[in-house]
Amino acid sequence: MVYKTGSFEGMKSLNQSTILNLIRLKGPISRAEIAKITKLTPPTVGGLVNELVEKNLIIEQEASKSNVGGRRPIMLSINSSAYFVVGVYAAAEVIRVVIATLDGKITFDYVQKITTLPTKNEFLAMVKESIHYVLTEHEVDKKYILGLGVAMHGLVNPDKGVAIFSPHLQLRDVPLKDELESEFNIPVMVENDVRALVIAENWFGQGQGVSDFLCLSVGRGVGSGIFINNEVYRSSFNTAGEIGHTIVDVNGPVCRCGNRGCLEACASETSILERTQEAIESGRETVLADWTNGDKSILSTELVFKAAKEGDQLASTILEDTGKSLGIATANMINILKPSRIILEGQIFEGEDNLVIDSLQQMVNQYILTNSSEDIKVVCSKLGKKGMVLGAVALIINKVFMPGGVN
Amino acid sequence: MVYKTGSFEGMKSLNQSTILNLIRLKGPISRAEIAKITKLTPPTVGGLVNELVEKNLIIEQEASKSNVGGRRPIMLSINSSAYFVVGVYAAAEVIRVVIATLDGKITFDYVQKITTLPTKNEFLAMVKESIHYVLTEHEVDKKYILGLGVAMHGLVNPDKGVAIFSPHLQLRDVPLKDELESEFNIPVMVENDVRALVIAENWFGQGQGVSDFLCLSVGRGVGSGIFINNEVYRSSFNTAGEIGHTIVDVNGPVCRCGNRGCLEACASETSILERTQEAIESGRETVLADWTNGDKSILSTELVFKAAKEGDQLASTILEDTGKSLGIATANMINILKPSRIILEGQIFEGEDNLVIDSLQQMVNQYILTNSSEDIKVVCSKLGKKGMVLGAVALIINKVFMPGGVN
DNA sequence: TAAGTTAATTAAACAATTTAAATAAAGAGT
DNA sequence: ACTCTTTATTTAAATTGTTTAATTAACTTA
Repeated sequence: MVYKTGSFEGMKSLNQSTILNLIRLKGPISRAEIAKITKLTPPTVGGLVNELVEKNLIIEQEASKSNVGGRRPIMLSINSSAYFVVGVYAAAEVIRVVIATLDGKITFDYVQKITTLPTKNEFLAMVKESIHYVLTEHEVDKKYILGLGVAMHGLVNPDKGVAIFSPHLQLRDVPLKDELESEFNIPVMVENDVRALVIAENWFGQGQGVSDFLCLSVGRGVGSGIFINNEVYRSSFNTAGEIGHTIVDVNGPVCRCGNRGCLEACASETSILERTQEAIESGRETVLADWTNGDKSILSTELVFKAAKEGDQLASTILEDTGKSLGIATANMINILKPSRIILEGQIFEGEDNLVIDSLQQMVNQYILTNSSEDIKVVCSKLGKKGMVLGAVALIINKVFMPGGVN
Repeated sequence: MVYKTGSFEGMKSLNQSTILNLIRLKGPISRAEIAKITKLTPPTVGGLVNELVEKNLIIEQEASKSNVGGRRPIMLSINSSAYFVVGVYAAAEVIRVVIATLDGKITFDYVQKITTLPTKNEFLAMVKESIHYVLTEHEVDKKYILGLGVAMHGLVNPDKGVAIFSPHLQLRDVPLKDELESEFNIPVMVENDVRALVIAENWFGQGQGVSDFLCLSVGRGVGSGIFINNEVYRSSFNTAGEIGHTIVDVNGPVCRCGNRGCLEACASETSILERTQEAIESGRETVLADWTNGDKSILSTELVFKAAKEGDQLASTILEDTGKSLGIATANMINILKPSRIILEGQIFEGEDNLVIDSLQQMVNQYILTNSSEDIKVVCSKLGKKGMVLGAVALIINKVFMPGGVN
């Protein structure tokens, strides 16, 4: 156990990061205003701000005009484009590398496809190669790169920076942090993809200014990320958020984990496709039978959505059932954690008049126990496909804005 | 939003509380050892320790004998009995007031029964009267009382110290903190009973040294308390932990909240009694029919347990079903939060070879998704009936040991 | 009894804050 | 244009609580 102690350095770091965050959230803002809000004294604020200006992290703007009287304040803002961050998303089929500024704007974007299952070393080589490519193309002096964030699916140990187990790539114990730090000499942080997404939502998405929210991520599987008390919750095992294996129907279908009625078995993209295929094969009437015409490789969730849009009864039922399952699990999670927002992420939540979202929302409304003062909103992520890689970026930015992040 | 800043006072408070906690956890311990562990310098430790000695919060013990050589260290320990804390538990049927020392030892214990539903003012008067009685009987100078903690069932706002809604007493907006502070001139903290229990488990019970654990509390209803990242989680609505209304069986019995299959409808004491009574009335064979002989007021959970012990099939089934429901809900909560411990509290978890616990444990084993390194234990609370009132006590003690708690 | 060790305290230096005062730069009134 | 008032920022000195370095205390061992 580490015992947290206070020192002059710590006190200064804390104050400086508080000021930096205040400028980010309320900027442009003057030194005097910062002093008023933080209750730090003007000389303290002045000194710390001047250091930040010297580091080029903030810029002094033209004095704002015409106050009631008195000297005009010098307005301060974050100098977003002075530094850069590298974000890497290692998914099942692609490696995506981006360069972004401190406000999360992506200035360079590169996607590399993974075609065959790589060995650990092949995978590391691919990642390094992609990053090298991006760094060469973008031409930034390394001293302006504040860090390199990696978002990776599967089980990750962020303290050690190791991808413990990645089911889709079938890799174990990939020491990403060590490998990439020695290769690029830039600070590296590694995190699970859904948890990285949570940080991205908090910085750039639907989780801005929200102290407690959940991300429900549906793809091949179903996962969730937990943001409470203004930070990501991991648990001591780094495995928190396994909503995919909570039970929504004790007598439901068998899941790949062996149990019956897991959410993932009722509501993943995989489950949607399996249930659809099964129905087609059992001869149920549906336009999807004609569309796929016996070739199940054509079947996709998009197609199921399209069928439902055109009034296909089977497709509608499958999507509604999916939404119901997700809704029950989400309601359970809401009742336990009482966050103020749920953010839905994944292809199946895209598009207008979405049957899955509608029945999910309906179940949540029905099953959560609230009193009048509780306002819990279900919304869709707006980060789209860039969510995870923005999470990798946010990982570093988050660190920069924490106490000690700019020393 | 409050912006957290560092100051000299804050730095000192932090170091002093770190030292105080270290003495509590590792004491008897010397100044030199504290300096080594905390990485604070000997003069810093010396100064802060001497202040604590002056305040009588810690005591210097006889120097421990014979080291390898060199001056013998002066051992420091918490002076538990120098100060006192008042704990109040306001339940459905009783008000319990205790006085305890800093190590959680109860030195005076008083229980007042609530016989009729009181009005808000009557309730406040009863509480005040009970506390007055205890303070008079115990004869402690008020300056040695560090605070007064109140654990109350229902919805509580701990920031304002108001009991927003107490279903069993049918009271709303009881301003306990304001009323008791002006009556006794002692700092008052108010908290929900289950969350107070969580703090008690962390200080004196099965949650000692555990950073993430859950308390599952079963009585008339079913509730849970969440301890994560080394603190109680409340959510911004102060209503986190409503496991009682998570769904364990979509087609289950109707709950008082209106939905079907809530845990509380399947597994509270009330539910056990209702299901038993129903079975008796429908003429099922059971010794309970003879024992109660038509008088359902005699029926109790103890009786159901006794029947099961004697081999009664109905009683066994009811208890096992109860355990199964609790197990499914607990497994769901575990999968979401991945705590390292679950603490069971309530009368139905007492006694050896407990059928409820056995089937709960079995369900948890079956349904939680773990990898080899995850060790999640289900244990029973050992605090017994004193759990909640110890929580009220722990509320204050917890504050005393936090930075700024001893200024 | 001297030498070596470890613990605790004292003295001086230092870092970063606060208070108090000074300076800078505007607008308003005359 | 000049002074007065007001507000923002900076400078100077005081203060707090830390750290480093040196000192004193108290014990064990040879």
